[in-house]
Amino acid sequence: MPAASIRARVRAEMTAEIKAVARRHLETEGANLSLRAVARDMGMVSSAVYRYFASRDELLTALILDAYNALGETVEAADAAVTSRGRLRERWLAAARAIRGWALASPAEYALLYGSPVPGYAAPQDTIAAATRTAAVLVRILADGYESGVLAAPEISLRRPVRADLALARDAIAPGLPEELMLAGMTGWIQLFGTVSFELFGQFNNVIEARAEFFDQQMELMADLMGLPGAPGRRSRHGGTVA
Amino acid sequence: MPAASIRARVRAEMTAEIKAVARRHLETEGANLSLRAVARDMGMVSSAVYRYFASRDELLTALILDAYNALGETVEAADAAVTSRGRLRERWLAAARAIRGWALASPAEYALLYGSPVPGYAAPQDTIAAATRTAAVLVRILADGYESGVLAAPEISLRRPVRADLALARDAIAPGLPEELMLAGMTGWIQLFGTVSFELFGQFNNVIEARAEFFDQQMELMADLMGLPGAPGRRSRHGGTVA
DNA sequence: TGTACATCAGTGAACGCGCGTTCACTGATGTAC
DNA sequence: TGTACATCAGTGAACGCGCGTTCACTGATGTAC
Repeated sequence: MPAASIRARVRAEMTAEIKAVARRHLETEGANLSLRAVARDMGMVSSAVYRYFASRDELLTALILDAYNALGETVEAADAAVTSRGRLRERWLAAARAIRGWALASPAEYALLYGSPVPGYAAPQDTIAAATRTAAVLVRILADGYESGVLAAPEISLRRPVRADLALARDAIAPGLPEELMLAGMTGWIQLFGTVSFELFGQFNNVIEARAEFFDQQMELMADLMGLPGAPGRRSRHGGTVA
Repeated sequence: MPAASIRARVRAEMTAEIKAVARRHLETEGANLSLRAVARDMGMVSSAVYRYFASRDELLTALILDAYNALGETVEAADAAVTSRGRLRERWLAAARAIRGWALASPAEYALLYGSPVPGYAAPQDTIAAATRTAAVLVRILADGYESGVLAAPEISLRRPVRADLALARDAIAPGLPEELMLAGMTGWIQLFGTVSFELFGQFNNVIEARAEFFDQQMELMADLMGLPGAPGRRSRHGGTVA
């Protein structure tokens, strides 16, 4: 191995370690991330961190990007693990639980992505692509159902501008999917993250104790709403039929 | 007017002004509220603020309490403004839009209540009661429908621990309401705040532009799900019937 | 293979700033007799 | 009504701390000939 690549590898490792320490700090300090504190924890002087990140914001951006990708990967893996691709409800539940699981395991990173925006910090373009990854998995499930004829567009009367927005979002991920199904997907998407955020941000304190069960219940309800076939013990109430 | 009460009134006015200035600061700084900056803006020395609030956390708590109550009042007023109390769908939509309207008008305060928790800050008991106020309005709408026989409990198979949680939450607000309706209400509640949070926290950037319409669309869908009668132009799909 | 030079990681001191909180104080406002 | 005392709001200085970022530097690692 040439010596040059050793330096490169050490550099990559240091970068990764700085991010790892920063992630640990997020856990206790929220988005008030301190470069000096991170450096202290790594046993370096604060100015040394500037060899790896040009500023505090750049470090934050890297953390956000990593988090989006970590979540995206987790969800993609959870969906892919359902080998019977036609079992849409299972895939939906697997993806939903994977998102909640990741959020519970990495609450600070979740807050970074889905909590209140960090004051004075503007997310650069790069993060937007990474952010789409998770949503794409959910839309793919509906698209698979539609393409195989299992799912039909629900009868919702869409207002024109909403239809236009949905069409644009749809085209990038699953062209051909009816806007009505796209809307149902967004409803599920919002409900999913809404429930996780309420749980993590304290809205369920002293109200909902059986959180995993409550989450599942909500997700089953959304599966019904989206028309995913295979409700446990009763017919789907939106007329989805198994092929 | 006795002189003593002048002092008391001035004190109340000063307290209110400190909070008003602090609210303005939240707008730009997020939850990183600085006592010194507030004092500076008021033209006083920072230590003077301690005559009114014992600590930064106490000021934050006061702001949170005020925000919960402002939101609660807004929603209560919006619901009360629907004079035909039997028009449940209208009441639901009025309440939902009032919440979104308040959130858009006071994004920083909204973030304080429903965003990521402030690091190192623990909400005291007092805030919990105020937090219930808004949810109570939503539950009341369902309870009115149930008591007048317009709404029936949907056929959802509730898992036991979820039923227990719902029953407990229900007893404080609307005893007698079936847990199944309570669940539907929570679904709507989560969807409502989930949609508002996504809008305010940037998740709709470059995705949904027609935000008011999209919100309405989601809320209509939730009205359907809860079984509120009176869908515009089509029959409610959950079998709710107009009395 | 060995040497001369260039690149890079990390140091230590400094700049200029902001923060929450305490404390002894001054002077105005309110209360009791 | 007038005076003596108590309460209270606001001041100014200080304590002890933390922050992001810059800069000239040392010494180790890598590259070219």
